[in-house]
Amino acid sequence: MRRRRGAALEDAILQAAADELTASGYAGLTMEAVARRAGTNKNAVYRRWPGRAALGVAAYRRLTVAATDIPDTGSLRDDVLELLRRVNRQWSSPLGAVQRDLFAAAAHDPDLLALIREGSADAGSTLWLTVLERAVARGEAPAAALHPRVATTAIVLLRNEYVTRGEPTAPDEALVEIVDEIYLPLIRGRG
Amino acid sequence: MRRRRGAALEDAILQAAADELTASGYAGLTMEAVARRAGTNKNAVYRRWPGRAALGVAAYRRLTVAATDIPDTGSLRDDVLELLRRVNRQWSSPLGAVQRDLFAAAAHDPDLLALIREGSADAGSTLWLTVLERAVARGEAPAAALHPRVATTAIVLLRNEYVTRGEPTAPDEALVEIVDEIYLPLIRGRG
DNA sequence: CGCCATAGGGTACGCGCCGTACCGTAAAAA
DNA sequence: TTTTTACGGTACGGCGCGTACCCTATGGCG
Repeated sequence: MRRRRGAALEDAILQAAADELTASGYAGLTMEAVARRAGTNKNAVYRRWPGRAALGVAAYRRLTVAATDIPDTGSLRDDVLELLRRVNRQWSSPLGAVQRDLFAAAAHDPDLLALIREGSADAGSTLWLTVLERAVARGEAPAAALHPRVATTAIVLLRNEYVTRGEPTAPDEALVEIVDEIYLPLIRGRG
Repeated sequence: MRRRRGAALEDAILQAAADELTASGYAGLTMEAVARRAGTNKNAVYRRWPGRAALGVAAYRRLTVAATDIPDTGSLRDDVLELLRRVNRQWSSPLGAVQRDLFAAAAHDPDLLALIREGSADAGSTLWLTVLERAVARGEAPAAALHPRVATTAIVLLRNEYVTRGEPTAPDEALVEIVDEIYLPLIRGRG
């Protein structure tokens, strides 16, 4: 029988881990289950990843697809809403559950946290700053609004929606409210 | 030998669980460890709490002390900063780590989430709304700012500080920034 | 082409914790 | 005092961890 090695095996393990993640969530991502599903044994897994957290991140990164295009509708409100809706869609998906699990698991694992963040929708503030900059250029927002903490406030509030409500998805009204009651007034207030 | 029963035993178990929490965090809170520490066996523990999550919440509630007095310095900025600093102090303590662990564990346990929230610093928006109302009464803030989502924005942003930075405590500058760059401008923008 | 270091496969181990079950007995209730 | 309740003690099967061992297919190298 053909025995897989190197990259081929690594790929198979990662695929198995990704499958396990989508099927049973992060809780189901056990070294044993992954090895089983990959048709190999824990040995091969442990040779590559020191533990389930590392494997989880690797598998998550395989699942995640970076959507880097920045909306440019000509309206700050629409741009922000579009970004929020995208993130909400992603966080509502099974993938989002996985991501939240990973975040939770990273609470006591700093380098794990770093790994997750650079692959997350709100990775840097650059994306949000870009949207804001365009609004400033259009005269829609004051230049004083160009502040990382200001720019990312909307997404931070959305994240909070997930943390505090236990629901798997945030209603669109919440997104609209965040934009209309918080984000835009905030921008306005910085003039 | 004296055999404890009822409330006495329940108390001993809860104390043991609380000790275990402060000593080893939520990760160390195993049914076996608690039973061991309480000088009893898992039997008595399982009779009272269905699992470690429930026991964790119960033990946490024993540790937490409700500080319900609302600051009233005569200045919205000072009131908000004081509230943030209080919460930051609490979240920075070992108790805060426990709380965050519980929150993370509650991601897939809705009723557990509810239990945690009603004992948390940002339990309801009432506390924050009260502070805002006083500011409105003083003419410091527009009445249009009286919105639950607006009122709690500061604490939500602080929570985010904990989630995204991996550090066990938030620097005071972050708190000041949240207030001066976000919260107050937001209030201002709603006029 | 054949040798051999490398890395995968198979298996087993001790550990810790889970959740449950059973039994004898102390303590409270009747 | 008798009865009922609930605690203490113990054991179980199950699972996942992380490690260690041996055997063997594989691919590179001489």
